[in-house]
Amino acid sequence: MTATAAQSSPRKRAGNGAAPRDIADDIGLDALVGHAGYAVRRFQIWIFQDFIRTLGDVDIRPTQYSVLTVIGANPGLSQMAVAKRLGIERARLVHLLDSLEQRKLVKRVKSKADRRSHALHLTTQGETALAKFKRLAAEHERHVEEKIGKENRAQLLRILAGFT
Amino acid sequence: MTATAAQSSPRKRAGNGAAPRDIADDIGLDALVGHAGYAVRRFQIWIFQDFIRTLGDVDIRPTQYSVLTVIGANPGLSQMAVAKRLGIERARLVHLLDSLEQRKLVKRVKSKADRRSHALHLTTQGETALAKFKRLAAEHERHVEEKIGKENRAQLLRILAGFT
DNA sequence: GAAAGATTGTTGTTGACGACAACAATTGTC
DNA sequence: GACAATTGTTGTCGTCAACAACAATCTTTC
Repeated sequence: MTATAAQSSPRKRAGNGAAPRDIADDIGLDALVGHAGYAVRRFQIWIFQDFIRTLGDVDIRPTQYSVLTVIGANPGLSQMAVAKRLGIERARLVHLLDSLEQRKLVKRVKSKADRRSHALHLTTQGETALAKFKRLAAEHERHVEEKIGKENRAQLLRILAGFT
Repeated sequence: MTATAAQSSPRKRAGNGAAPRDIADDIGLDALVGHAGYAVRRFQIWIFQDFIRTLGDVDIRPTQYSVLTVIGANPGLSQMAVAKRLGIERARLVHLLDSLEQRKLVKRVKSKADRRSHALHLTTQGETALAKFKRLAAEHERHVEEKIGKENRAQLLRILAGFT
């Protein structure tokens, strides 16, 4: 849905039942413009779609990528720690890890120190795979740069740095 | 969440074997930082939660608000036009409108020009309600300003203007 | 003017995702 | 040792995007 991003032509329309034909592609959002949440939502949908498409060959979704990245950077973390850090529920992480473990990318090692928890590690296969994922993710980031501009992307990261 | 500050307690943690320990609350995201998608996702979650909370009394969610706003600004639109403009599936819009129509905020008028489509209008009750929603939404926007700063919010809107 | 094709609203299914609740096993605390 | 808290797990519920299929209705084409 690459919106044509046409500039708003001042089209004021009184919508009665008479043939709203021409405006189908040029609806004024009016009040919606100026809402940060709406812009962010649309942008986030675009970004995720591009990420999913760019990492489509390896079948890795954004959440899976974030889990792999955190585990790769901090081997031995418990599920609780990973969930808390990424802001996802531990109940949800269970399924994510089930999938990743089934694909032999991650292994759950029973922790000796705390026999309730699992220490999470990448498999050797998982490490080489993650390296490839990171290359594809970098390609995705280049798409973002092409979309909004290099400086704007940097600005964005700076503004939202507090949320990571 | 909102662990902006280092609330680190000098707690000891059971790391096993390999490297890291005592990192439960201070996990390095490393590669995740620098990914626009991750920051945007976290920010979008925060924004929606604040929106839902701020408009909690009137029980209006972001998507519902966007639908009402578009219909209010462009009365007589068809469901297809609204769906396309907001980037939501027409199948999904059906349920959204069912809910809004049940609450007497929106009415589907059978279009005479095209008997397949419905012309969407706000009810008088819907218009007064939307006015209140807009006031609350403005309050929500102020929360965003407090969170990221007034200039940063303006920057954000400017950067993401192409997605609205 | 009738057949073929496209569009609109609708219903349904699937899967990812967040929020909660309950549970067994284990740990920590008193 | 009794009791509370934590960890992983299972389950349910609701939101949301992506499809597929369908009837009714337009549009196109011969």
